[in-house]
Amino acid sequence: MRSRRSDRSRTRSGRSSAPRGAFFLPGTLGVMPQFRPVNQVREEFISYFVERARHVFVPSSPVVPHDDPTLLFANAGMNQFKPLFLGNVAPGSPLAGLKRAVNSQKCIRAGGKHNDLDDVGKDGYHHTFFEMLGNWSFGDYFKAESVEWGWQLLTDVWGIDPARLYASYFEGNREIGLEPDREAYDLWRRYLPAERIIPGNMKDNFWEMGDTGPCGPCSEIHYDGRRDAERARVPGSALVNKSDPNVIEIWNHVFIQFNRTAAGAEGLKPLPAKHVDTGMGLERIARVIQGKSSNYDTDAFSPLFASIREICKAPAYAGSWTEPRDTAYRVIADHIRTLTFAITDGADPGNEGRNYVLRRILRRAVRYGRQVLGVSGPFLCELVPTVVETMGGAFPELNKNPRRVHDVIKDEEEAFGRTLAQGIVLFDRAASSGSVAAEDAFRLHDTYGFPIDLTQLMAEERGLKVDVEGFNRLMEEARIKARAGGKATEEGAGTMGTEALATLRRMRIEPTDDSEKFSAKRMRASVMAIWNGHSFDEHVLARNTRPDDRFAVILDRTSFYAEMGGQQADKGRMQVTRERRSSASDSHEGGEFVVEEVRNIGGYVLHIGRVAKGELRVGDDCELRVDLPRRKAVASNHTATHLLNWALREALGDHVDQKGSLVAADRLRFDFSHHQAMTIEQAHRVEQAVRKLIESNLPVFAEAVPLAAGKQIHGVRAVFGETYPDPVRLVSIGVKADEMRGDPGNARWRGYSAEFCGGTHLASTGEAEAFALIAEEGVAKGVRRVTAFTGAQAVEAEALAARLASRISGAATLDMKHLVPEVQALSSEIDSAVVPLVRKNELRGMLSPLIERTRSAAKQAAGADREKVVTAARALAEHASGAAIVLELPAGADREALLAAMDTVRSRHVQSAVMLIAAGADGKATIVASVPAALIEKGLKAGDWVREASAAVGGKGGGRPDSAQGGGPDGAKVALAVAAARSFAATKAG
RNA sequence: GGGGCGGUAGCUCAAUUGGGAGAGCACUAGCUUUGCAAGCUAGGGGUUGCCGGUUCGAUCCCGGUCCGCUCCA
Repeated sequence: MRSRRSDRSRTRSGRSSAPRGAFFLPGTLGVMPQFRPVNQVREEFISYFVERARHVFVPSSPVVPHDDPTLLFANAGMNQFKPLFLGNVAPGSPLAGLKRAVNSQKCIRAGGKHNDLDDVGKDGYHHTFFEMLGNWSFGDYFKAESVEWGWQLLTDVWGIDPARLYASYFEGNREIGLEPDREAYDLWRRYLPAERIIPGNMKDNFWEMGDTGPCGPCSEIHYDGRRDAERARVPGSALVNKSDPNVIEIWNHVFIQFNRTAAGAEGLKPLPAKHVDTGMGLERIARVIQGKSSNYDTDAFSPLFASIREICKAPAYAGSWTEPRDTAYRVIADHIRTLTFAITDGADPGNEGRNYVLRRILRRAVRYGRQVLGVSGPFLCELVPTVVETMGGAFPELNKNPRRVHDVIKDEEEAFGRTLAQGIVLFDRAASSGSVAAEDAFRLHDTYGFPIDLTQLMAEERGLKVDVEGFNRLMEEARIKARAGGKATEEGAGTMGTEALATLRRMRIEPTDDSEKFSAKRMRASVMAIWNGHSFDEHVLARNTRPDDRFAVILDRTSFYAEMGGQQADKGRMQVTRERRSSASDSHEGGEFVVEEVRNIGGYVLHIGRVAKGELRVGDDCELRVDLPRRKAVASNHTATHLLNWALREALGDHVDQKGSLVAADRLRFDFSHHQAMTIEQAHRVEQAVRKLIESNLPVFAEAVPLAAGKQIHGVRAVFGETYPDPVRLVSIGVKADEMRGDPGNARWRGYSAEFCGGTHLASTGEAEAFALIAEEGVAKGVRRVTAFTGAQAVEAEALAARLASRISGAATLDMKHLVPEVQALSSEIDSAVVPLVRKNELRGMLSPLIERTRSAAKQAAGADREKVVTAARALAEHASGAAIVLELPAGADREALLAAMDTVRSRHVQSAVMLIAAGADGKATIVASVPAALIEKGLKAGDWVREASAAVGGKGGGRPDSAQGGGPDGAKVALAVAAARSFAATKAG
């Protein structure tokens, strides 16, 4: 073992870019001869496999898996290599041809199947964010090498005491016909005595990705970190996999040697290409190497603890498991790492999916800071620089825009502060009764996002109890209700699972040659397979299918463009030109297939659609005809999307990044990061900029360039988190890729649109003809969406705006009687009109003085009418007398006028009950009544009175005893209402 | 994807069997006043998010839709 020393020091000194830990914590257990900072451990792991065993270093994939919707966050090292295990790597992919790989993968385990969120802080080893060191073999080396290298790295390079190591192997399982993994056992016997090699069951030592797919036995290395005295007393083998905090698994080696196609023994087939997938938690191995009893005692966390102490002005971290303050330290340190990495990789705290998980993590950290450490304002955001400083060496992406990460976190902390304030109001109300009811606690949780323990803590402070049992019951009910609304999974000809892909490969069908997809030319191709959504057919006949039956046709080659990167697929037709017959008597009707959708799955291009005429057989030759006008429209919108992307950054700033894109034949939609709504001036500038580029009729170039060289070009646009093939296709407008590559750093290139893009484009911008920005809206916090048109649609949108504008000009000359309906009509037409955003704003500007004119005229007229009615009422009131006064006012008076008149009459006859009745302008009768307290006591209630009178005009009414209103559709009968009211009043108030 | 809550004056929010849309702050004018969140009086400011329905009558009830918050998947 000593003899390896020279190797070890060479390895270390050979790569010294990673920062060395400045924080030396004295060891507590099994002290190692030298201190290895966590950055060095990572570094040594990678260089060991690169230098000793010719592994390729593949940088960690983003912790936010943009291209895998089944995954909330990257949660294991093998995530990005999944296509290699499943065997569906696209030919141009950067993974193609990879045999051995090594890296340290950024992982988040929160919110998904693996959810460690609630455990973080309570012990020394749970994290929401951690790094997974891993080495992989893809059909290359297998168990022997994996075990040997693992052992050497741990004992020789890192000097871990071999006497403290244990290994486990798979014990086998009769029921599903699996033998014990003797091979692994024998390999371990070369290093370990038999008593330290432990058999394990399906749960611990057999790994499966899912119900079907690649799987195999695994072998774990465990470390016994107990003190010598304890080790002497109880052998470590008794504690492996028994949750002892000091006897822990450190490295799992998975040997993928089977493929499961169905449950049981028959469903298990040996794989032709066997793989190795290993994983070792960096924080955990650092703890072992540094001789600590908790991951939080390593230098992965100590710099964060120092910053927390400073920023929160709290007493220092003391490593206790009972002191709440130390739990808070651990939670905050863990969560800020998660947040910094997740936001850096393109996720934002929000209200759904993975974004919502981030919001919860952030709030949990804020809560510990506020409640336990006593911080009042935003503080989490201030910890971002520490994460960047300590980890930016290993993960350069952290240095890209730490300011943005800080701002996003700060925003969210402040927003939580506001929700908290609203919830506290509700809590105070709920608590005033002396205890907190289950309903209130649930409402705080459900509506204001108050975690139950926060409610409990607040209640405790006032000596109140919370009905937690009832709360849990309500939570369960809500959960059941939410689950009830599940959705069916997509199935059919449009999708193809792993098994179907495997079948295609077994049938020796090559991935489709799509090299003509950009030309869209008419060409011939042979039918290789027909997929009906469940199985493969040899042939399909139009008359045997229903109109909504869809099939996916796989050809040897194609000129159809499959849906990709937001660009919709081609449509078109394929016509059978040479029929395949099995014999001379076999008849083939010929046929035509309508292509409605095209998808690329694992390199196979699926032409999805229906058989329009005749039949289609495997082996037929077809002529492919792409719908060219449609393709032209899509290309026009795609090229315009690039111009728009460029113009947005010009007009709004460098923070503009593509967040999503839809390129269809009839419109384009573009989502981008931007924190406020665009102003109308900005929208105008963007629209003008794009139009100018179209007028300039610039040539559009598309060339393949090496990925690394392409990235060097100043101002080149790439979608965040997307993985690009190498070489990558560079679409540039107005300048050739070659020219930019000659001088990549030149700031001049910023003046041109250049994007990595695999889509179809125009030959020159002028073919887009026109451009119109139609709409702008928010889709999520910090993300805006614009919709735009090109070509004839853009022209038509402008024309519609012009027609509306001239109608507004015309309306200005109308008299009030005609103006009112015209303004009303224009107003709603403009709202729903599909016209350029800028024009819509102008139209509203033009219309608003007219709206103002009609409104003030109406107000004035109403005022004058009311005045007239009040005057008439005053005159009638002069001559009225008695306990109950019922007056009929001039026709045309509305409710407002009658109420104003009521004030006048009542001021004259304070002691009397008053009812006013009038026929309105719309032909309906309106009635209001007011009764003083003295008469209510005598039995004259305003509500009853009005009801009686309203009945006479065919209506109803009601209100309070002192004041009521009513009316009816029959305005011609107001005289009857007056009579009815008088006689009713007479019986009550005589 | 499903559930809960909310959207009222520039801002913060009221308004119960469905019956005349309000307060505080801010704004404008006048008066008063040697200052620190000045005081008094008067005034302006509203399509109660939007569309539809029920009703004599809707901020309120019902349906739809948009936006915000929130919980669950």
